[in-house]
Amino acid sequence: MANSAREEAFEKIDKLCEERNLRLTPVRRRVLEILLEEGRALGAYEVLDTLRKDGFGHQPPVAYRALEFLQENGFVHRVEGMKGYVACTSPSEPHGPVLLVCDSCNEVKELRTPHLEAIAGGIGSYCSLESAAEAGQHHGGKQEFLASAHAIEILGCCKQCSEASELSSK
Amino acid sequence: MANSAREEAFEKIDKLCEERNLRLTPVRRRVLEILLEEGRALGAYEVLDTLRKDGFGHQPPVAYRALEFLQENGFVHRVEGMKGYVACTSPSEPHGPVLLVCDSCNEVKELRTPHLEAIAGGIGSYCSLESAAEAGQHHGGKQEFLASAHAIEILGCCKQCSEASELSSK
DNA sequence: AGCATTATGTTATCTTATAACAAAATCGAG
DNA sequence: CTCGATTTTGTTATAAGATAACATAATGCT
Repeated sequence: MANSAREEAFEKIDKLCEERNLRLTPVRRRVLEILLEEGRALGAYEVLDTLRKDGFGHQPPVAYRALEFLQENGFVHRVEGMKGYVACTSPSEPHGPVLLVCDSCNEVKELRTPHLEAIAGGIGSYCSLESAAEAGQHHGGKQEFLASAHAIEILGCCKQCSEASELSSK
Repeated sequence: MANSAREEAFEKIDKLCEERNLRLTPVRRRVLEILLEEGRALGAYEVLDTLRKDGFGHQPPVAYRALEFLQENGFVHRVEGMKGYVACTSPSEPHGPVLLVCDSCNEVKELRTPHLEAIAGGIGSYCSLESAAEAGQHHGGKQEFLASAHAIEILGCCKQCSEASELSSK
C-alpha cells in the first residue's frame, strides 16, 4: 500500500480508538501495521510469523485474537475466498466490505464509493424489506430475511497482473 | 427443501449433464442429493458422514472431489462464511451466487431474480469497465480490475428463526 | 493498594482441506 | 470385442486454518 494511504489509515484508526475507548495494544497495533504494510490478504499464520520476529507471542491465538478485535471494530476485513485478512483503508463504523481480490497477486482493494455503498445497501434492504416477497416467489413461498451483515467479494485480476501476463505471453 | 423444488432441480441437473456430457456418477449424484435434501449449508465432513452410511468411500477427498465437480458446473455453491456447501436451486450456467444465509439455522436461500442478477452483474461490470476509474480514485490511482467471479453472502436471520426467537423471549 | 476486568501467552486439540499414489471404471479407436 | 488412454474412485498421510481451556500479566477503578 502507498505510504501516505497507510499512514492516513493508521492515524484515523488511532483517533477512532481513542474516541471509542478501544485499547489498541502493542500486538493489535502491530497486526494492523503488518496488514497495512502488505496491502494484500495475509493468512493468520503469515501474520503470526511476523509477530514472532518482533518478539510477540507466537501461538495461533495471539494472531487470531488481535485479528478478531480489529475485525469487530471495522479496521480489518476477512477475505473469505482466500482465508485471509486485509486492512481496511477507509475505517469508520464496522461495515460489510466490497472487496476486489486479485487471483494472481492476492492484492485486495476495498471499494467504498457512494455508488457501491448504495449497491451493497440495496442488497441488504432488498433482503429485509419491500422486495422480500419477490425473492420468496422463487423459492415457493413468501419469505422474509433480516440482513445483519454482508460479504461481497469480486475475484479477478488487477491491472498490474493483467499487464504482466500480457507481456509474458508475447 | 420442499420436495417439489428438490425434484425439479434434480431433473434440471440431470438434463444439463446429459447436454454437456458431464458424468453425474453415483457419488456425485448422491452428494447432490444430500445437499438438496438438506437445503442448508453442510460441511464437507457432514456430507462425508452421510456418504459413509451409504457405502461410498469415506475419506475426505471423496467428498471434496464430488463437491468440486458440482461446484465447477454450477450445481453447488460454496458458502464461504460457514465453510460449507449448498445445492443450487436454479442451476444453469456456472454462476456467482447471491446467498442469504441464516446465522441461526444455517438455511441458505439463493436469490436469482432479474433484479439481483442485475445488481451482481452491475458490480462485476463496474469493476472491469466504465467506472473502474472511479473506484481507483479512492485508492490513489487509476485502477482497473477484471472481474471473473463473485461471491455475495448476506448474513442474517430467516423468518422461521426470527419468529422462534420472538416466541421464546415472551 | 487491592480487586475486578481485560489482554496475553501457552498447550493441546479440532476442523477443514489437499497431495500423492494405487486400483477400478469408462471411453473410444481399431 | 479388446486394448490402451483417460477419468474417476479409494486410501494413506499430512498440511493448513482455527479454537478451547487455562495460567499469567497488565490495566483500570475505587
